[in-house]
Amino acid sequence: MNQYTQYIKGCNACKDKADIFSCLCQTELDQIDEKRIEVHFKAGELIFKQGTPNMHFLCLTQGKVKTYIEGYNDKNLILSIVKPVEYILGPGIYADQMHHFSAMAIEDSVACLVDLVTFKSLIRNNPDFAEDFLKKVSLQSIYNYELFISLTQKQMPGRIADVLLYLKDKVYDTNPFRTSLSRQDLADMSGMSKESAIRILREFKDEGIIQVNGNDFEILNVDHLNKISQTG
Amino acid sequence: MNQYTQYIKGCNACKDKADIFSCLCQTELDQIDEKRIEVHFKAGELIFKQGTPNMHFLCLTQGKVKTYIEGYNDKNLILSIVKPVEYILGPGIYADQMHHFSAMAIEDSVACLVDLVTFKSLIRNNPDFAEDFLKKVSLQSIYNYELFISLTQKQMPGRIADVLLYLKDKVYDTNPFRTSLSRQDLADMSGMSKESAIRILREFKDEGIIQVNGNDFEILNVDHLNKISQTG
DNA sequence: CAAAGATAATGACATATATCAATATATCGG
DNA sequence: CCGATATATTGATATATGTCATTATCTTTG
Repeated sequence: MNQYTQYIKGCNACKDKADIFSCLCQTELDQIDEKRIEVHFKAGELIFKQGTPNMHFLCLTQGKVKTYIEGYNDKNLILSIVKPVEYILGPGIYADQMHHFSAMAIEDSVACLVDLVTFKSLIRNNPDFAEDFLKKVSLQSIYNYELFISLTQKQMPGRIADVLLYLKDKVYDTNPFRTSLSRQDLADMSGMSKESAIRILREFKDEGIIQVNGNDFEILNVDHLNKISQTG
Repeated sequence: MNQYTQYIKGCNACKDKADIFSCLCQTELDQIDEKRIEVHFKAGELIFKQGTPNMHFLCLTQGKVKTYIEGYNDKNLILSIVKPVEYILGPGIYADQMHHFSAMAIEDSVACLVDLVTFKSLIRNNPDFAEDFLKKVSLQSIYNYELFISLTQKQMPGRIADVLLYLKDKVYDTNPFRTSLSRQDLADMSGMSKESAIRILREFKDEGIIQVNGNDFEILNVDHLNKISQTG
């Protein structure tokens, strides 16, 4: 689907591709459609920054986006890689109206922005949508708990294994996959220095668990990688 | 307030002490009141366990509870210390109906259990309550992000500082405070071994930042502790 | 009150991981 | 196509943190 058809069909195009709008009726979709602003981001461009006011909810329709917390000493922690069609909204919406993490396009991306007044009124008036939203938030929360365990209780090989399995299963959905994430990004996903990330990748390569060539990855032994993830 | 008045007044007693029920009308409160089961837990008793079905929402009316993820090698990560009147409910409610963390009383505690059908119907029928709940969930989520940064980007002194400040500001609300948490618990809150936690506490004591005597803590130099928290 | 068990504290040591410095490789603008 | 710049890789070294063993202290209970 090219940009033109995307423009023509608006939210209905996304409704077909995503579950997040499935419980909205046509009137409600039209309501969003009317308000939405479509924005194109180039790879590497910041979409929103931690600490700035959060005035819109954002729906990613093309490309890929990393969300990350900016910590101390210029170190980031990547929370998730978002792919279309999925919305990106932080906890600030119902708390302090601020962004608590940053979002950056890692590929050329297209996102739709809708003001929060519209979003919140949908939540208030459509209990099914509210429940669906709560489900999304909950799944995100469950994933965060897994991330907690991975980051705090596993050693580096286990954490890199988790990142590779996440990319295979949740982001690219294919086994040989090419990523636009840098080694620094992989390090920021696993809470270690980029040098350490590189070293572990090399070890996995030497042991025949994965094949790496620049940004092309192939997991040769999924079972072994799962075991490394399990044993920490 | 003793147990007897607690029993007599039911949910209305809690309404006065907690913000979480403030947007429920009397009919709705009565609805909960009718369904609720009051349970007493002794210190050290498990309230619910990670991996078991999540069939109720739980409201803590007396005592203190730790929620924690059970990770690998019998290592736990404490997520929060809950005090009354606050509910304890996990993301499983709107996802897979399972508990994703465990809850244990760290003091003698009293909790009310209400089936999720009742809870969910309140969320569906009262948008104010839904928004309030979303706000609670959001604040929890924001705290989790801070926890991520503390646990993954700070060294041990910074993490122990965060734990001490958390106990002072969020749990006990007093400066000299006595805790029922063991050293192992403090270690599980800061993602380190209990030996390391003990060592850092001793360093803080030697430097005159805190006074420790068994389970009695006093933060003598809050500014310094804040600085340690900041610099990692 | 004494014995037993749990919890806390301390020291010696092993090791996982970060840091720093040097080199290699890829990427991009002219 | 080439120099410039960013990214990736590798090795040597420093350091933060965990593990293990030992002793001390507190708590419980008969």
